[in-house]
Amino acid sequence: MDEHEYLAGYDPRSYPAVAVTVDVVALTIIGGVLHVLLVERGEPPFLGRWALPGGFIRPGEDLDQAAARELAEETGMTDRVHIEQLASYGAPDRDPRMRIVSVSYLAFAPDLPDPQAGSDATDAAWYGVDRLPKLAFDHERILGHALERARAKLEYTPLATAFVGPRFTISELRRVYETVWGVPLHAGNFHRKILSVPGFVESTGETTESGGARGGPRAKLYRAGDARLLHPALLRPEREEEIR
Amino acid sequence: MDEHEYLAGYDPRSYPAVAVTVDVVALTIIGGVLHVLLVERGEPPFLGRWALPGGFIRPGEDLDQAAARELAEETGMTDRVHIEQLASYGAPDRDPRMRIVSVSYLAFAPDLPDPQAGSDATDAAWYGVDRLPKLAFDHERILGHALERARAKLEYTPLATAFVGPRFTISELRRVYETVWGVPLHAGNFHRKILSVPGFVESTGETTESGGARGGPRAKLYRAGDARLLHPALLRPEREEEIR
DNA sequence: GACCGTTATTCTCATACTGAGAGTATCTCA
DNA sequence: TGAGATACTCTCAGTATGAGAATAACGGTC
Repeated sequence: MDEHEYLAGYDPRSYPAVAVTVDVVALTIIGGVLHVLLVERGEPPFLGRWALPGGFIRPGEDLDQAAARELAEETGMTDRVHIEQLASYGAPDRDPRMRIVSVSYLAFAPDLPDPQAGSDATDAAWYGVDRLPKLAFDHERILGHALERARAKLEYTPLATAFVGPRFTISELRRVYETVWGVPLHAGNFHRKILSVPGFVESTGETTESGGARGGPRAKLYRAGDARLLHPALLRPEREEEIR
Repeated sequence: MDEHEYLAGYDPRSYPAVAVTVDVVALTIIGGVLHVLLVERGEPPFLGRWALPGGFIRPGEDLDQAAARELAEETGMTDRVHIEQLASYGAPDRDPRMRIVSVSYLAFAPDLPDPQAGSDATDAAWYGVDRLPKLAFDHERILGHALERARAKLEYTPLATAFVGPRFTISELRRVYETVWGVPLHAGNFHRKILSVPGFVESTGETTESGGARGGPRAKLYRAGDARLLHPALLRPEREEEIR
């Protein structure tokens, strides 16, 4: 049977079913540390192991809808959350039960004082990305890709504002960058840069009620501007090792 | 039935099957125009309509493998081709036959003098991206996303070298940028920039055999360097409209 | 209430990068 | 041989960035 005959006789419905899931990498900043939402699996495989929240897509549901639904089921939040598609994973053996293709999503949420309201019998919790448990499936790889994407998007989009409240100070914004990138930034230069990028933030004319906990003057409050892309971009400090 | 019961009783195998396909957006430059590989559909739906090459993933095959296979089936090329995953599309009604989730891939090939060697009974051809026929399914949307991704990747990766041969001149590289971005570039500044980005190109010490067709001195020949990221990046001219 | 340590915000200065325009040399073609 | 085209190099002004520092407003402590 040559290639042509093979193709002509190929009927996907005659093969073992393929299931499609969405997995959501939801990120937030808690106490100055980047956290990711994980759920404890309540059934095999990987029973008891932590995993990214996700599940099968339902009939009539688009991928984006499925991702938003999964996120809402675990966090109860639908508002103020930015969500976008990341990548798809389809290694034949990534799930021992059957062939599963997973579409991953990346979500950013503002600081959440309350953890979450899981809808499932399983537990859900925010984990600091530096103190992760061993994850189920290939979720460590997915998370790694998600973190790199998040770090990159901070450079050229106003995404950082998704991690803070509706009104914020330049310093709060700077701490978002420092937390996600994991590097300290020059406060003065950061301040100059943020205010010079058109549309990134706009002044509310207000200031904080009081100075910082350890002193310092009251800071001006800003809200997110209307820019969708930052120009010029806010580049991370040199990453010589990643260039080659 | 509340949400919990719904989930507990949910078994994806009891739902109509979902099929997963890969669709490849293969780009090349022919005669100074960006072209995309299309195939003419030989069966319904959209019989006779042009579409992106693609097909169902096979058992035991990873997504990347499936994309590479589909591309090879239509072009016969596997070498010198850069291919990467783009995005996934899963609107419930995007294929009238059944629920199909499609993972799109982006491929870049050097200038191909010969069109392609289709393996299928259907026709395949390179189409200039400005003279496209009406496409099947949601392939116009996928192609649009692919073009935007390709334009963006030229900025911060050495991808442009994938469109030219193993040895090339700075001007050839510039024409790649001009073709994909659709804007003329300042030859002098481009030259300075290319040579100043570490690892983008390296000199072969050779020059072209003769000057350009319409005159001009022989140009020095370069090969791709070892950089994976361009730093500083080569930014497109202002795109004011895209910023907000 | 004076003083100290912190933090917000603004400045300075040297260096780097970019866009525009132009100059020089080399080639092809008529 | 001359005209036009192209490769490659330079100059200059405007803009952006990293580093360091100055100024000033606060909270907390003694």
